[in-house]
Amino acid sequence: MVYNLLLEKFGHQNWWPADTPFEVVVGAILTQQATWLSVEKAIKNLKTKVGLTPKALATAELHILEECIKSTGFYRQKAKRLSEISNYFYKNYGNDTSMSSFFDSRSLKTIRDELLSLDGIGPETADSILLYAGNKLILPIDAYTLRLLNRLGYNLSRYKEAQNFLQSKLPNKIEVYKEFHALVVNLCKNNCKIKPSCSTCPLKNICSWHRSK
DNA sequence: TCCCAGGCAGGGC
DNA sequence: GCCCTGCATGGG
Repeated sequence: MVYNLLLEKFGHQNWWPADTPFEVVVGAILTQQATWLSVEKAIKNLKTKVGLTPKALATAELHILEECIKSTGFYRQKAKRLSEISNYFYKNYGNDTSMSSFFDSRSLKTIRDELLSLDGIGPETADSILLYAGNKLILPIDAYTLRLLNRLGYNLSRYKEAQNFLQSKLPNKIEVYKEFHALVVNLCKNNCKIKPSCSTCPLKNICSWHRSK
């Protein structure tokens, strides 16, 4: 199926390079409407000028955070959210970048609802954090994934609907979920931009873009 | 120059 | 529930 075609073509993506789960949380906020390149710069700035721990970000002045993350866009909004979210984790779960007391020994729904209650974390960001920081079996759905499903002929426009569908199709393994989400992003970024019919696209035999040409 | 990136929240309807 | 808008910068 699609997963195998993509994996065969692009190989393992080795996704979400981060030293700690807390770094994944920070990256997840910063990458909203931003390229990963700009996020890397911002993370580097935060590491050298502030420190990538809940306490450091929670106690840093806003204008310092803003300066560090400017490259990712929406920097005032994101700086405020980073500060508040860091403060939340610091106060409730301590200055622990592994975030084990947050992720461990609680139900998936409990953790997800808690993430969603924070300002700046919606469904996609929450699920990315759960999968890539918490190693939970849940698949984030982004605009690319919805677009791809559409082109494959599935009319699934709602988040939950698409998520249930794909989770029922994919092997229920955390590594597969991580890889699949990364592969879809890779595909849409590098291939599906080239519109008419790209001969190198691994989905050329099943994707409607290619069929209609 | 123009467009959009690995979205989210808040409003109107 | 769905659709629109503000949020803002940088790279192709």
